[in-house]
Amino acid sequence: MYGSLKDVAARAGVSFQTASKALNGHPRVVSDRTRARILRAADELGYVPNALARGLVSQASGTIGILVDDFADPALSQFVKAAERAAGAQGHAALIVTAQRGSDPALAVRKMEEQRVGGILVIAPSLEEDERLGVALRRRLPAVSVNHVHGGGIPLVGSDHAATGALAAEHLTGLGHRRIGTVTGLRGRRVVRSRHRGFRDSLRQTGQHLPRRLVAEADWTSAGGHAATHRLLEAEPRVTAVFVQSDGMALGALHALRERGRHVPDDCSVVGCDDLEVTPYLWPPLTTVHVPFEQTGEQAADLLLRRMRGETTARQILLPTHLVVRHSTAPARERPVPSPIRRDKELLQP
Amino acid sequence: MYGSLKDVAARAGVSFQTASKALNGHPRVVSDRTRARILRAADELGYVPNALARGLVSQASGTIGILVDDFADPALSQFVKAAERAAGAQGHAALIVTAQRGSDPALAVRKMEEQRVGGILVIAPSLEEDERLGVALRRRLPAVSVNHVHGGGIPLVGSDHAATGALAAEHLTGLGHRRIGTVTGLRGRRVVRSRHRGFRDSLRQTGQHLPRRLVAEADWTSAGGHAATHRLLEAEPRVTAVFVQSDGMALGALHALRERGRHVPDDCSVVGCDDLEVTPYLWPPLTTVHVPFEQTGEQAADLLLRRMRGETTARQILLPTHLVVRHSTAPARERPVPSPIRRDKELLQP
DNA sequence: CTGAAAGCGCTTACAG
DNA sequence: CTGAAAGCGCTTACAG
Repeated sequence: MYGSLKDVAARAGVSFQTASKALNGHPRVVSDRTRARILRAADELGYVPNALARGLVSQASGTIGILVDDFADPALSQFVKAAERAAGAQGHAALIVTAQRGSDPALAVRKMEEQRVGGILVIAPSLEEDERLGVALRRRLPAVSVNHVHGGGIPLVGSDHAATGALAAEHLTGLGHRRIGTVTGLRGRRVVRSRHRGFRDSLRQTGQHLPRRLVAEADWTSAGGHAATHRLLEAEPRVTAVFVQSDGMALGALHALRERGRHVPDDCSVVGCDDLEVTPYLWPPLTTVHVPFEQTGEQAADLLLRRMRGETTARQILLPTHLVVRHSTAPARERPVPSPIRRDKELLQP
Repeated sequence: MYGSLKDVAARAGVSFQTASKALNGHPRVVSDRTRARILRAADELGYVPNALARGLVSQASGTIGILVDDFADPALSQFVKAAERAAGAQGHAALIVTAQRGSDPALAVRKMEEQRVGGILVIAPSLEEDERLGVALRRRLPAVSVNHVHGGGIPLVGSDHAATGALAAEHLTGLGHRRIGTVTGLRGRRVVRSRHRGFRDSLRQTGQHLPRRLVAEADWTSAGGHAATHRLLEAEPRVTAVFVQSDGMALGALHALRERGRHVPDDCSVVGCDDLEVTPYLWPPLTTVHVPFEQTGEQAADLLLRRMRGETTARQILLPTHLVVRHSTAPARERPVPSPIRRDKELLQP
């Protein structure tokens, strides 16, 4: 179907080994005339070298593996996109395997090993605590992760989550807020705990304690953020500000606040996290902490490639985040009497 | 690093060919005792078969290629996710290559061919009119696409875009709207033209003509939808409803309507397209046409795998879409006097 | 049931 | 500068 080096060589009237050298551009090793003939033959034949055969002898497949848990997630898909591009720029194709929910992630690693990827990039926050994955990842190949990996030992490229949480807290306390709630992701996740720790510790520095009833857990979806915000306001209607750990959840939070008749930012400020493309177009435009997803994905791929070349590298790279102030935050106004809950229907149907 | 069949065979005291047979589970071909010994040896050695070597002899790499233009796009990432899963379920890994903006997509195809993927799945609407891609795709490998491919000849799995547009139009005219605008994607795209055609033709059936000033083009982003909606309302302030071709752009449209002091749905109805996870949590919850992205990705992968097996298959599969009515649409109320534009600041700053 | 041969398409020393 | 040998790790007939 593709023809082989032998076909090219035959057409050019040389041995297939010479054809190999000419095609691989070894500089002074084939005469210009012969090389030209070989190149032409390859072209006429539509020759496509076989990376499997090349990989077999050179012991390098020219691919990296990317292990993802869910790349329909807007943040993760940005990681993957940037990583694939960075790898491609260095001549590596990306073999992407998703770890199926409920199945052993070591199987995904194994699949990549069979394909002889040169290294593995992990983009799978939901598998942070999975011991099988940690063990499989430490076994043979160079690996780099954008999230924690069970048991450690895998270089990490990420952003400073604690600083991120602190940024949100400082902004809100700076605006005079003293009763601040938060909607977190699943507490099992490191990102979640780190962002929360930064947030909580920063509040503490201004003398604020964060009681349990001001913390609501959600699952990173808009639906989850919506439900959690309702729970939060149920438990403490007097909150004047909410820090939501992702913009997707924040979208649900804004929705819940509206359902409760709370005007943002007048009656309640909201700070998100991530800064997606849509974030400036939420209503009101959301103040959020910008997370450099693309840069992270790119640097993670670069780090992996360097490790594959045997270079010694940093064991951790933390990229800075920064606050983007838009219109969902405003100075605190004490508002002791919470409005009653208005139902969807009443609000929406004319 | 991985050990080879020879290592396993040596440890089990058999020839490597016998080890191969045992490991590949050929049923009656190796005695149970020998097989058990071989399996144990492989296990103890941590043997991982080399898919490159296997692929070289069996002429099948066990991978499919997925050519994507942008999988940070929420719709496309759902396609990819579902396709990867479907392929994985049938024992195929996914080699994902993104066509870099501005570079020849035939290079991406070539890269996949070098890796000897068994077939190519195309998820790249921005390359619909790229002749180089069409030519490259028709050259050798089985291919399936979720969007049009230049020059035709590639089986398509998609949804009925014209019906999608019609669904939106019928809903809006059924509510009594007679001055309906639309925000489309880039007019070069087939999806865009098909959705538009269905929309326009359906309007026509109720005697409505769609003048040029009621059509605004955008680039599929929230930012684009936002700007296009402003242009639309500038050109014709009396519109009572807008059909937006994607939920991402609709988010921007809702924003623009708010900036103009238009209440949705009382002063203007909005219908979106796609039905993403966040869509029910927009404000107001967006009426939209549900597009079966995951199902499309899955069926596309299945179709490709069947073609790779040499089966004759349908040349086109169009999955149905359906309207999901939420709260952004309401019966038309004539409102001849448009409100003045209010600026961000006035609306948002207390 | 087991083994030895041939060959998949390459690259990399090694001769000439 | 060009060619012939060896070998990467497998699978698939073919013998025994």
